[in-house]
Amino acid sequence: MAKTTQHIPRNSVNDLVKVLRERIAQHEYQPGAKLLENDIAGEFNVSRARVREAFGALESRGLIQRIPNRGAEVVRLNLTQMFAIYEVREILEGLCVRLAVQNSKPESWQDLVVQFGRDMERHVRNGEYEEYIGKLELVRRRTAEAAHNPVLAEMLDSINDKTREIMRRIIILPGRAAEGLKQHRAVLAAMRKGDAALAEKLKRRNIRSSREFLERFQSFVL
Amino acid sequence: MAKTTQHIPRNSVNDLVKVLRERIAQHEYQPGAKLLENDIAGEFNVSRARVREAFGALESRGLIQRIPNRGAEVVRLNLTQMFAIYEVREILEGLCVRLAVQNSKPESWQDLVVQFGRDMERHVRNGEYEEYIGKLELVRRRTAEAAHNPVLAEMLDSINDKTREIMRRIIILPGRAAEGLKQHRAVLAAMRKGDAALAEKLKRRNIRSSREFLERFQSFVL
DNA sequence: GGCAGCCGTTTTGTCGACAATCTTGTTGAC
DNA sequence: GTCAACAAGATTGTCGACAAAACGGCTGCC
Repeated sequence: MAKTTQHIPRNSVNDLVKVLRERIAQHEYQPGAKLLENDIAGEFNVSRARVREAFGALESRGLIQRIPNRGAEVVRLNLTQMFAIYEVREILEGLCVRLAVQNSKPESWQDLVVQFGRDMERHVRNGEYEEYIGKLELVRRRTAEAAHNPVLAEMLDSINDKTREIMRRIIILPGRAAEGLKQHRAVLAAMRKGDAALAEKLKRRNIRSSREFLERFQSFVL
Repeated sequence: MAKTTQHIPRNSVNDLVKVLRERIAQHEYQPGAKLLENDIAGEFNVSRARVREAFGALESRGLIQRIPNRGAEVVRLNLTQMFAIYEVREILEGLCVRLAVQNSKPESWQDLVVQFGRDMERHVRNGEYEEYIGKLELVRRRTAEAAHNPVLAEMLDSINDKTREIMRRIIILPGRAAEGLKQHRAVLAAMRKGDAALAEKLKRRNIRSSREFLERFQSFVL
């Protein structure tokens, strides 16, 4: 009877949340920036009530911080907090890869293996990072889908919102893209073989490696 | 200058969220129950605007589901979704225990080892589950604190909100409390020895075991 | 009896207004 | 010149009102 159409709420507040999330994630609103209810309400031609409701969601997602009577500002992450995220990220991404392998046929990763072939090497060598970042995003999506675990996907999304821009800056670090590409190829190879445990191990190693670059070049990234 | 007093926002909306969270977590509002803005606003003597803002937070926490023009209801989890949570829970709790051990002295767990001694065995044998559940909650808090990772703590809290009541029902299942106690003692013993890797392994085994009970007795629990 | 359509009621969506609080700029005393 | 007190403006907190949509019961038709 109750048709379980999992309608994504087409609430206008949800749209608002989506846009603001995106802006915060890509540092269009910089960390520490103050978010004025009036400005946002004006820009989107909505009342402050809707903006405030959106802020409620943003706050509980950990993207903004609100202080009573003093407004909302984009959360600013220091190195310690970033490391805390990486600790969690490592195991979550590992789990995600493992589940993805367990839940799908090895052949299904073939196209990704190909896309991370010689062409990608050339792109990275030439510093054409947008291509690389785009493919990484694709792998991320495909893996999360295949893992077939909405709770995990949601958590990874949340982490992604907070680290996306930082990741971009890490990728540009000297030597990082080349090393990262090697690691991603290794992970994909394991996935292609259907070796879930190995893929998980390699993925975790990949995240740890990324973390080390962050640690080493923190002053350039944060 | 900017004293970084991390004031927990004393916003009344946040209080509202806390109360509603708690009610949902302990099934005072049953899964699937409809949440009327007017009723809640009336009960707390606040306007609907504040209730709506709280709903925004609750929704992005995954505790309620809102459908445009049709209101909000408490999320109802089926077995599949519960398993998805358990997959994540297993690795997160494992990580939490590992970090807790790594970040603190082995002696610091002594009091918990004691509290899970003979007395607790007797309690469980006599079906005095409240004592047991209370101690489990204590271990949970202490471990999360010691892990020293706010991101992880937040995720575990979120999971806890969604599974607390189910956990209670699992504990009451025939044989579960006794088996669970044995497992918790093993985990604590490893923590007391300072063996982080072992503690993590045992904790994960513990969660898997709990999951199996859920699977076996799903009709009684869900 | 069953069902489609209508209508009043309930509930949600949205908004603007007002009060409380904070911020900023100015004045004036020392 | 420095600092405190004050005042004006800006920003957030809260509320009630109105519009739009969904719900529920009733009527009347077949």
